Amino acid sequence: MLENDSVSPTLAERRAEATREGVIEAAWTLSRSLGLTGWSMRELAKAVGIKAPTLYAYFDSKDAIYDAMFRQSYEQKGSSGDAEPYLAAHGERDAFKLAAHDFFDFCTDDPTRYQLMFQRTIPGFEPSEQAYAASQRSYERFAQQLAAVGVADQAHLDLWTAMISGLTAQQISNDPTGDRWRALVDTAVDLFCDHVGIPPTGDQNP
Amino acid sequence: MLENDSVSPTLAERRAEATREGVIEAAWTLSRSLGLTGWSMRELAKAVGIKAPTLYAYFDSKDAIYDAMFRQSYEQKGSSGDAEPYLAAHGERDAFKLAAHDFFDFCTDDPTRYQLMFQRTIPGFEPSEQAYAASQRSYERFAQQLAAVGVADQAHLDLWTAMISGLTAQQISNDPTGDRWRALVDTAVDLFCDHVGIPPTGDQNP
DNA sequence: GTCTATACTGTGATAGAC
DNA sequence: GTCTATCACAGTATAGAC
Repeated sequence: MLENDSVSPTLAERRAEATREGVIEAAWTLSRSLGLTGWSMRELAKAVGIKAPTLYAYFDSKDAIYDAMFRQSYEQKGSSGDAEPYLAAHGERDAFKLAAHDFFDFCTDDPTRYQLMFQRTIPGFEPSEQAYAASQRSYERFAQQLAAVGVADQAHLDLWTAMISGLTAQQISNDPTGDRWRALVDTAVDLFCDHVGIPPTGDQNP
Repeated sequence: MLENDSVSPTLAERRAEATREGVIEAAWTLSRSLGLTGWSMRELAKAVGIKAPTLYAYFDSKDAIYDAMFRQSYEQKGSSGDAEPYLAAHGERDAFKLAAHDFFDFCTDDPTRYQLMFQRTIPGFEPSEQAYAASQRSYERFAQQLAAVGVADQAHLDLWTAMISGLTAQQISNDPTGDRWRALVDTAVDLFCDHVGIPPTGDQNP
C-alpha cells in the first residue's frame, strides 16, 4: 500500500487501483458462477493472471475483498434507482410503487449481490467501519425519500422495510426465475399506503 | 450404519442412536456459541469425547450433521405452537395474531436455528430429500391452518409468508435483543386481515 | 515495489490396524 | 467402533528474485 497524500495520484497508484478493480470484478464473476464462498484465493489469482500471494499486495485478506465488494454494492445502489425523480411526475402511491419495484428489481437482478448486502452469509465476514458507513448512508437516503413523501415515523419505515424486503427474500429463495412474489408488490404497497394514510391515486381531494 | 429391519432395535443400535443424538446436541451448543460454521469436526469430536474420524462412523459428512439438525428443527416446529387450538377459543383475527406471534417467537427464540431453517447460509449445504420433505410437511400444516380460517388463495398465503417472515428477519438481523419489529406484528396482521376480508374482532355481524 | 517460490497451520475426509 | 496416520486443499505469511 503506497502512501501519497498529494492531490493527483502517481502512475503507479493508478495502475495499482486498476488492478484492484480488476480483482474485484473477477471476484464478482467467480461469485456469480460458484457462489460467494465457492472460490479460493488461488482461483481468483489465476482469473486475474497473477499468483495467489500477489493478491495480498492489493488486499489484506479475503475478507478485505468481500469488504470492497460490499461497499461497492451500496454505492451502486445509491447511484441508481432514486425514487425522487418520480415524485414530481407521479401521484404519491405510484411513487411508492416505483420505489418498491426499484428495490425489488435491484435485488433480484443480482442475487449474489443481494446475498452479500443483506444476508449474513459469509462465515466470519463483517463489514469494516467504512463499508458499514456506506450501508448507513444508503439507509439514510432511503429514509429521506420516504420522509419527502410524508412518511417519517420510524415504525412506518420499519413496516415498509419488513414488507418489501420480505417479498424480495421470498422471491429470491423460493422462485428465483419467476414472478410469484413480485406480483404482490403493488398489493403490499397499497396496504401500506392505506395504513399510513396516503390517499389512493386519483383521489386528490379527500 | 447397521441394517436391521426388525421391529425392536438391538441394544447396539439404541446405543448408536444415543451417540448420534449426543453429537447433534453438541453441534447445536457449538453452533449457538460459535456460529453454524464456526466449529470444526475436531472441536465437535472433542466436545463429545471421541476422536474426529470416529464421527464419520455416525455421520457421512459435516453436511450430514447439518442435515440432521435441519430436519430436527422442522419436526420441533411441528410439535409445538400449532395455532389450531386457539381457533375455537378466540375470534379469527386473534387467531391470526397468535399464529403470527408463535412463528415470530419460534424464530427469535433461537436465531441459530432460524438461520439453519430459513437462510441459505452454510456454503455447499443443501437439505437431503428426507430433510426437505420434513420442511414441506411443515409448510403443508401451515397452509392447512390458514385454510381452516378461510385463507386458501395461494397469493394470500404468499403475502402472509412474506409479511411475517419479513418482520422476523428484520428483528433478528437488526435488533436481536429488542422488540422493534415484534411490536409491528399485530399491525401487519390487521393489514392482512383487512385485505383478505377477515372482519375485525368484535365485529361478527358485518 | 511487484512478483514468485515455498512453507506453515488448520480443514474435511479417508485408509487401515486393532 | 475407535483409533493413528495421512491426504488434499484452504487461507495466509515470509523470504528473496527481479
